[in-house]
Amino acid sequence: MRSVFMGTPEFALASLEVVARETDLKAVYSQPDKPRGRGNKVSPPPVKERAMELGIRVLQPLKLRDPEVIEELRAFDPEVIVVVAYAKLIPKVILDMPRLGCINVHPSLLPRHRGAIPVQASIMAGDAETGVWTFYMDEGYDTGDLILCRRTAIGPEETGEELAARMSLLGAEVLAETLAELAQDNAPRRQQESEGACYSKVLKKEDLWVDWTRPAGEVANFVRALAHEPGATALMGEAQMKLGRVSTVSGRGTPGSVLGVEKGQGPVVACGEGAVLLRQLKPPGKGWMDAWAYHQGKPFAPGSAFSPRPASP
RNA sequence: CGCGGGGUGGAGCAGUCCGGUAGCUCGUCGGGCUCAUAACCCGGAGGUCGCAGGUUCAAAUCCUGUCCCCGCAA
Repeated sequence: MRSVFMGTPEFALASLEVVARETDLKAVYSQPDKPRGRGNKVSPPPVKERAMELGIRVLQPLKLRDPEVIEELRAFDPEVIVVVAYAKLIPKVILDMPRLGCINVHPSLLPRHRGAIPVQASIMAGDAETGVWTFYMDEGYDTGDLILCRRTAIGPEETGEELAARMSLLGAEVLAETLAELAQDNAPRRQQESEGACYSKVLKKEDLWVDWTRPAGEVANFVRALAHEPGATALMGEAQMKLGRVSTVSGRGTPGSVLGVEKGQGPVVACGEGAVLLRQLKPPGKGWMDAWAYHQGKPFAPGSAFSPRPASP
């Protein structure tokens, strides 16, 4: 089965390997190298790096719509195109190209959490269960006909990063099954309902601020969904810090205020309802550290508090 | 050459501007108090202050170079 893979971030690596192993992978499409990180160094996306290690041809067109790009793709004559977190819209002309269709791996229980950040959205919503679907891409946003699904429970304190890592592997498994079924022309196809659908949008920087006036449970879900990347942000005086691991605890006070410091753990911060225990944080210019360790060097002063909202950074 | 922060006993920090016996909190080890304790008291171990040069009677501190880590912006 001739195939083409499209993907960009780390999340897509496990799937890339499945496609490379199970099919006749002709080419890999990934986003162009971009200057990023410290010093503005240009670095390739993870999928490109892995594809090159596997000895597969990599293309990084700026726009899939360009006629030359489309002709180039057509020349590979793919029977299936697998798309995992490619981060670009696939034009209809490409969707119609492969005989078996364009297959996407989506880490949520569709139609729930369609959109850009399904993994984080699931945790933020407080879902106890999530899963991965493969589906036939259509012109809508994650609205295509469903193929196969695998479910998994979300741990009570599992972070977005941890869940994403698991979902990446689970997705690769479902993809392997899906490809096997497709090869035998045996894959299920079920229309995706739109009832119960919800979408998640890419988070902007201002969306990362912790809202201490929310109930403790919501605050905790928000923080762990975003841990450790990109990280929920909270402002303590001048210091803008990222929050890592948190637990909900009992307590009451002005939202954002530090009620006390648990020995060996970290500060207890009041929320709109209840409180959360901060166990891990990232001060400006530093890496992740235990909140208790931070407290040794820069003690949480009695009466100190996190700003209720993005004051004026 | 995008902007900025930082590398000081096991952990987190102060000290650097204005050179002069290395300090704080925690941990750790030993002892004491206690029915008991992660609490309290007493005592101890542990650091060539990232690395290499330079200035100086004297460098964590000033100068030069170098390696590594991190935040922002993209």
